[in-house]
Amino acid sequence: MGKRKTTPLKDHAPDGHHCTLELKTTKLGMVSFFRDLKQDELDQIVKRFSANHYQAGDEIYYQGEPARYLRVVVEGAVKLLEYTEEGKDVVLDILNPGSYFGSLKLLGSDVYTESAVAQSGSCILSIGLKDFREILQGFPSVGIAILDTSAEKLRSSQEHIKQLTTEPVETRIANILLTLSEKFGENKEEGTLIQLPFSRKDLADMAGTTTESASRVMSNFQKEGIIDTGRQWVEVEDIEQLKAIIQK
Amino acid sequence: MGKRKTTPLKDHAPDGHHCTLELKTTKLGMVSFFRDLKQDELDQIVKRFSANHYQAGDEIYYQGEPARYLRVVVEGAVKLLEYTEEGKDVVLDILNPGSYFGSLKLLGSDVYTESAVAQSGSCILSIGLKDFREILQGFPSVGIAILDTSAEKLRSSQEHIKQLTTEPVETRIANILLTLSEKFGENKEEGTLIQLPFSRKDLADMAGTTTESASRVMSNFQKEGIIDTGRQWVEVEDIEQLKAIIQK
DNA sequence: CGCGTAGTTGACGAGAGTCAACTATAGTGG
DNA sequence: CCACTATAGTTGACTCTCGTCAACTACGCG
Repeated sequence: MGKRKTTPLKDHAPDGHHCTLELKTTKLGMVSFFRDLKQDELDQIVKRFSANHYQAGDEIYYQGEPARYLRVVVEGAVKLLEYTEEGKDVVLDILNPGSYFGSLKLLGSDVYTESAVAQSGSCILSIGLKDFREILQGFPSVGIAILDTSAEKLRSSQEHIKQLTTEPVETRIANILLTLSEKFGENKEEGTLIQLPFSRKDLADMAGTTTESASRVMSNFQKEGIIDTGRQWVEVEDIEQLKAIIQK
Repeated sequence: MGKRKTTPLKDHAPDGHHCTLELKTTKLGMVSFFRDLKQDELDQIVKRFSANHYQAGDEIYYQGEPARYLRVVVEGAVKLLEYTEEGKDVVLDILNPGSYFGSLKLLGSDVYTESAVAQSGSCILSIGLKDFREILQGFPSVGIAILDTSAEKLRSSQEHIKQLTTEPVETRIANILLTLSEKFGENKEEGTLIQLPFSRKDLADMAGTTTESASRVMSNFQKEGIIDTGRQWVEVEDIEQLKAIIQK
């Protein structure tokens, strides 16, 4: 156990032909607010989206830019974060395929209040807000579904607030590991590999702490056999123990 | 300066006849997502809401209850909070007239994830989710407007996260005082009185700190002439200095 | 194989939480 | 109207978690 230190992560091939039309359609159908549509309606909608590829680390948009698109993750992972004046980054979320991001401000104009960065090689669909508005008018059920989804986002954001004010660093990190392993986990013999390149700094920015503190917590987790970890990767080996830390 | 220690707050009369039909209509029209409607459309919608009065401290709903209503503050103030297992309360927001709260989960069933308490004597309108759904179908513009509003809520929730992870207690409290004085401020000769009964504990639960720390910060602010304060009330006397603390 | 960056570890200190004693205010009931 | 009490708020002393600074190690890429 824990002898291997080399990265077990797959390279998400970011080549241009990976994000096919079929993949686009399948994934859009997975987005919660398109779930109820019929196949031909979905096809109609897919056509209005355009696909883009990003390599790990690419900026998809930057806070302060005029917000003109709504986007959907088809493949890969997208990190939403705010850069503060003092150079402290705050990671708000890491999105998995099927999640939407960008702007929902259909009225008036707006700027992005956070930045979006591809965390791994990613395929992203985007749609202009005007077009999206037309979809909303054509398919009212989409509007109701999206309200639902955005209520869910608010919920998880509030959960985040609660954790920051009530839980110590160790618990917050345990929570993040659990969430990430659910979102990006890949079952291996020895445990659940989080199929996502992410550093101690990413983890720290998610937990609202420093790389050093994150590192200390991770070292302890490894000593206790809860995880195995190396450069930019983590494998959860004992989920029950993680949950126990969260509960206590 | 600061000789007076008795409460300067008005009693929000919570008598049953205070929240008139006119008031209801006016205030509903102020809710951002009904703003674009014509008068007769608004009248039609107002009829579907029912009004309730609450005294300061009354629970409007409790986390875990089945969520069946969408509500709007017509008068007074509503505190949204989560009670944690360890007895630490987390205040998510304090709403002023014109704000909505409750559930937007139109699909499937849901339970409230936070609790709502009247912070002062309040008049609240509620509508069943089924009825609201019908309104959405009848007036598509409402759906688009509400998407906008909920995006705004998400935004302010993310700002909250950012503050918790990057700002010290003093700055967070300064921010809260500034926000509250904008939402509930009443101009007086000596400054802006926050027309809202709220304790050190409320403030602490908003800032994610303890009553003792909140008290210390408030004492310093008073010494520096930034505020005047007493039991359950605060008056901001030097907004510029508050802003300076937030910036630095 | 070696350089650059990610990650680790230790020593130290500061901000904020805890515990406890105390003071001041508002609302009460005589 | 005043005294009494319950509760809000204050303040001090102490502690502890976590952030800071710094030196070091190790992995991965060219």
